[in-house]
Amino acid sequence: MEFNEKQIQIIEIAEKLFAERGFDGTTVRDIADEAEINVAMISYYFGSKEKLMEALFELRVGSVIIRVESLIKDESLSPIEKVNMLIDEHIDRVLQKQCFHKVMMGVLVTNKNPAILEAANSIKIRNAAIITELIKEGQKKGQFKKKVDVILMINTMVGTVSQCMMSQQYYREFNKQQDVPDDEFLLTLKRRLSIHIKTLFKAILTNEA
Amino acid sequence: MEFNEKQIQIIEIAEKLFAERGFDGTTVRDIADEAEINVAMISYYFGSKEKLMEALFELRVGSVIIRVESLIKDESLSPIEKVNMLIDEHIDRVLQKQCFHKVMMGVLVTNKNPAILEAANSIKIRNAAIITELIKEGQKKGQFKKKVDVILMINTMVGTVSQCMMSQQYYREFNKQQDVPDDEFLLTLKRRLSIHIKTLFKAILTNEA
DNA sequence: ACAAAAATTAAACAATTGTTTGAATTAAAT
DNA sequence: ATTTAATTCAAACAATTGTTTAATTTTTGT
Repeated sequence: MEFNEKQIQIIEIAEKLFAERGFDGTTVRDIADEAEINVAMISYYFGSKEKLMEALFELRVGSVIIRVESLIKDESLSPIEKVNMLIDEHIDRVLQKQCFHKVMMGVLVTNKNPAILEAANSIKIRNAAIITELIKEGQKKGQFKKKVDVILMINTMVGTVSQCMMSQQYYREFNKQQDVPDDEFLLTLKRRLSIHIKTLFKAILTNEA
Repeated sequence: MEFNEKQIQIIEIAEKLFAERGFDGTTVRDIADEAEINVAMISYYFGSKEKLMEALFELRVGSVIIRVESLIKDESLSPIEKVNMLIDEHIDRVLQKQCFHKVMMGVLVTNKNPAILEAANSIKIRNAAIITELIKEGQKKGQFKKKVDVILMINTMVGTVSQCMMSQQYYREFNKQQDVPDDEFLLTLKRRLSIHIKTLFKAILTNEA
């Protein structure tokens, strides 16, 4: 489905509120007030609150896949370089769309709407498949260890990034960076997170004594 | 506060439902039905749905701290041994009380009730303080690297375990362990998680070329 | 300028929400 | 056995929920 400006505006405000208060904690009137529209417009444009949630996923999920697909096929990159790029890709994706990922976390714990749960899970499965492929490639080339638990690795990447996103205020205070501007702090966080996870992955993947 | 049997039964059923459906997604009638009590009993025993949630945290949070405190002071253990024990401690705690940790995750994303948010955060901060202490000890003894981002480390531990808990069904299918009994699979998961995170921590903490 | 379509609105809808009531039942105390 | 307190219950409560209605305004196409 294609969304017009007004619809996207509503979706993005709903996204923000769903992230802050959860799906059930957000009323259609909350959304209408924040978006400065009439309550009926939500049913008018989306059919229902539930369908509005589905529209949010439709809007956000589409853009994910393409960039990653082409990455794998690139022959000029070594397996570890690809893995590293995938890590940065993931960090960027989550930290650029923090609200959406909070919403997605909420969906993954409270498994209510099967259609949305399916959408959220498909992202996860695709991720797993891609990384698995990548690691096999590295193993064939003798650059990676033979025994690697891919799922645990992915869980570490996803979990670490999620955890950092959720507790970034705390991280900021701990590092005494309250005075630096938001976007600058975000860059610092990304950079450190990137190095951190790459170090972890290297330790798991690479052959050493 | 002290809870009697009936209260604990209600709390634990509420815990399960809050974990599955979220706080706002669970009605007091859902809880009453599942617990086979009258709806009014919830107000009677706890005052309100909100207070029931607070009671859940009161019941669960209390037991956490003591065991860890004594661990740090133990002179017979090396820093890395202590860190490893802390990792196992955390894995056990989360996987033994999965529902509660799902509830806590929900609280941490949708920051509504300040009292509960405070309770959840205090656990995190205490954790951070303890591990920081431990690492400083290891650094003094020359066993750990000088530059270590403790918060990122903790986020990796907490995030990885949370992620594993949330997606354990998927992990089970991926490893074709659907036929093994629940508790046996849980043991396998714990063991692998333990090794996994310890490996990660070792890579971050230990000095190498 | 006019007619058709789309967008917007206030009001109403029935259903569900958390909570309270006041009577009935059970348990404990004297 | 009688009184008192604690527990349980069905029913009612007002407030809030998502959704629909029907009228009105705005936009679009001709």
